[in-house]
Amino acid sequence: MHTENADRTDSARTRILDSAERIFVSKGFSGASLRAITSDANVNLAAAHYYFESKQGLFSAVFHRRIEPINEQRLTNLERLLNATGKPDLRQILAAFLRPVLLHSNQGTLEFMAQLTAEPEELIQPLIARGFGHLITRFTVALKLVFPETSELDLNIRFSFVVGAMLQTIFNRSFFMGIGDVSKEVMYQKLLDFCVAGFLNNE
Amino acid sequence: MHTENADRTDSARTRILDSAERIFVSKGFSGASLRAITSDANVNLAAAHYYFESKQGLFSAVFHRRIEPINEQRLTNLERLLNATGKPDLRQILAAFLRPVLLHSNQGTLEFMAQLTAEPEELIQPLIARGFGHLITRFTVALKLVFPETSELDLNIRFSFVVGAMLQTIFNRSFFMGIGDVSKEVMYQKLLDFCVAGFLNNE
DNA sequence: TAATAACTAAAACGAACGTTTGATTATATC
DNA sequence: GATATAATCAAACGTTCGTTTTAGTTATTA
Repeated sequence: MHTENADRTDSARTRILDSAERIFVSKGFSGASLRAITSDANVNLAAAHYYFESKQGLFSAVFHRRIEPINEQRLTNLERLLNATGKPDLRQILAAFLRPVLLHSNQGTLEFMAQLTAEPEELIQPLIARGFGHLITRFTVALKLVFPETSELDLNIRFSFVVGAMLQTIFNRSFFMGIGDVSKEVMYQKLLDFCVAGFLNNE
Repeated sequence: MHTENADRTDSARTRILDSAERIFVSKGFSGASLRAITSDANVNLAAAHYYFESKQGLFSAVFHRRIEPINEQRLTNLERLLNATGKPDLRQILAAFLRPVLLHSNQGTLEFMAQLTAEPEELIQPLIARGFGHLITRFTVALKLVFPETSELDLNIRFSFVVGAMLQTIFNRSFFMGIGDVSKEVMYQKLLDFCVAGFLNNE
């Protein structure tokens, strides 16, 4: 059974998820083969289908394992913020959004999030809608409290810049060779400074 | 020969490039098949190898056709700027970088640039190094003129935020459904405002 | 007109892909 | 210990992939 005797099963299942995550990140969905994944995980090729039914199902499982805890953390941060203070602070809101990713996520999660944005629309669209829709709505509402006179469209646009700068920080690929030996904390602070200042620009 | 009788050849070559660009964008390098590309371009499968030798060669050709004109434009903008004024303005520098992409590029170019960042490292690294290395160096030097007291590392980090926000603007995928019917000019202005303010943050 | 280059067409190559099947081993329950 | 179920395995399915080959057609040049 699946709930009992969890040791061997879960370790095989988990190994598949771990390998899939790493190979999806480095090769993309199309470029990652189930043979490479299962071979890396030291399980039989058929095990991938046994546990996840299909390659898409495996990708979806990798997605939810990583994204859901982060977004729950983000929402928890935001709730605490809104309950504690009357009018929330912009920096605190952006920190609630950025902190779980930049400071409390392991490297695999970060790279997977960045890779996500590059997958074909038909693959990620349903995942994004399910995994991020509620989150974006809640943060937009919170931002509206800080900028009551600013249109929601405007807030969404600026928020998308924040997301872009965050993803670039996560990605940190070939463009900028110079960056690399900077600590997570420093990058987080610089990103937060940049986004807060950018968000406030012409208020 | 290749230089003469250019009509039929160039149109076939160009049609392959056009189809390849669109399919690379929507499916990624691995997900795009030469059969889908050549079929879409109404040429024989072998024509792709005849003109570009390999799938990688085709991808490289698509890359250079789109990226080089943009980066030449960026450098021209920057040169004009540095020759005209003594101490350049931050907004002007960032505009020199962002304007060719946001305002003077067609949709295909934008989507291809965004897709680029998501391809496997081994595929794009040599292309990026050849196509962007010089550009980044020149802009970093220019930024150093504006912020002589700021470390190059710091400037590179903030510049990477700019690139991230720009790419997110180009991408504009599933995250933010609300954005979409905003004109290029408006998005460009908002992005520039955001980046200038973010860049200045704690100076 | 003959020769050469540019290009197209169709077929096939071996390799790799996602997926399925059927048998086998391990584990738990009675 | 027998039985049922979960887990794993090797092997094969049909399909698609990038690439090559071979033959044929069209256009240019001499």
